[in-house]
Amino acid sequence: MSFRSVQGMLDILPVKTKGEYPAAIEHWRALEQAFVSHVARYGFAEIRTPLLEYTELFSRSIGETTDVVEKEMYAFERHRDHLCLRPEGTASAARAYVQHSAYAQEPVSRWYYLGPMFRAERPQRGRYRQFHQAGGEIFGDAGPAVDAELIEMLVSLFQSLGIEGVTVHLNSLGGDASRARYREALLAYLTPLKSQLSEDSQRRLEKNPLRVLDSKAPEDQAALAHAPRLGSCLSEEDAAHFAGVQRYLEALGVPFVIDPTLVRGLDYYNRTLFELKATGGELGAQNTLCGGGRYDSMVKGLGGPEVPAIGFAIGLERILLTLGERALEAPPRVFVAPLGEAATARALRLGRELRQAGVHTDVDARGNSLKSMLRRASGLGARFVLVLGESELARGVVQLKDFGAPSEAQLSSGQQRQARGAADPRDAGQARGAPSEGDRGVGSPPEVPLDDVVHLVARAIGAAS
RNA sequence: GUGGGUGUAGCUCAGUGGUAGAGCACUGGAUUGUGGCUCCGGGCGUCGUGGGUUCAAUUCCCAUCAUCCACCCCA
Repeated sequence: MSFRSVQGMLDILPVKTKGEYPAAIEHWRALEQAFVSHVARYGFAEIRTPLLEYTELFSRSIGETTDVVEKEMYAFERHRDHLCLRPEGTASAARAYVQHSAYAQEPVSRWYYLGPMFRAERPQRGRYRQFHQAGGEIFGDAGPAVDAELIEMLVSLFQSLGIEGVTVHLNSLGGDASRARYREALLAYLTPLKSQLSEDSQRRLEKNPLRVLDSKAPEDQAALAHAPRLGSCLSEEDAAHFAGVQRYLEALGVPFVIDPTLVRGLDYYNRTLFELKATGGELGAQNTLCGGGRYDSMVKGLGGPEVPAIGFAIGLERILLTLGERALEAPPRVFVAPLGEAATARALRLGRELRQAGVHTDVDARGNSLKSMLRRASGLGARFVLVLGESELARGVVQLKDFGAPSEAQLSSGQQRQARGAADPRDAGQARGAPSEGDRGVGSPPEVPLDDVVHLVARAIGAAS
């Protein structure tokens, strides 16, 4: 054992890797493409920002006393610069928005991004030190309609991905003034009860009292029984905004639950706050698939004008864990099985021609037995197999075998053999009479001229896909 | 950062104080060159690492590292 990847940072390869998520690279690409094509329909355009930012960007926006900033950032000093690997995407997006004066170029900006984030937490199921988010931000629209539209977009994204049992949790923190007022009220209520709180919550009380609300400790929940409600501290405008979000969601037919304990751990949020949680057990404790909310004062806080904003981030590893081994549609492919050196040389040329015709082609030039090659073709899920041996080569033909559509390949072989035997009465008789003939006598060994095969296969593949 | 579990074949895991096994996968054959099923054969291991106890340690003890789960926090 010489080297391994850094703790909590996983490789993504074409084959299944060790570690919890069952995702090979094709799963990632399928997910990313699904995300991109979905949000593009809602007018989102991609941004790409650096992985390194000045540390202060995050301490200022996320909050000095949050866990993310206090202990989870990969921060270092390079010459005089304090830099860190980005722990999330929203601050970078807002920074870029201000830096490039996007507000002066378009009234509303809808941006999405896709990429790795870094947090030095203890890894566990659904939580990694390098993890991947697909996120989006809308700058310049104060809502509440856009809030509902955004949530609807996420719900329909999950639907289109085939993820069942996702619930939308919704809350409102109110604007900065409302939130400060509530913080005081909660503090006044909880301080006398401090000794009854869990150790963690006693610490939270000093640093970020709102976080006591979503504590899992039973003693905390007991102490909170008669705590003031966040909703009662909302200003008139805040309450109207929150009601608007709910009204639009109802109009869209998007189900949601109001969760007064939903507060989230980043300081920049205000007003609308939401999470999409999985209800299945695949994710263990990390069941938040997507989180987001408004951050109406961040742009100004970063030196820009007063521009309202709302955003979200999806944890891609968690999506992949939830999807599990769900089958992806593989593109139809052709497998070329040559026998002998001369045939292999011809097969390589054939492969080039097929690829030039746009067909996904494997040429098996290992020199293994035909049986081995056919097994491999079957395992790869090839749609067509071209067998090219000495005799075919001499006659200028190639055997074209149709291994059937992918769905047929999923059937158990027994069923297929029965189905095939029933379809072709010669099969049974042939097998008994001349077993040494094998499959060669079955049906017509479909041979096609070498010169036509590329054309034929390309057309068949085109029709199949 | 705190608590617990697990490290044995490529993968999933059994197992024993006398230097190791199964299933899957891979591969060869049963069919001179014809897949999926079946049957027969084959290779594969620093038993995580270091130390200790012992005639002998993969097994017992200690340490260490890795990994997983949970707390915390978040996507």
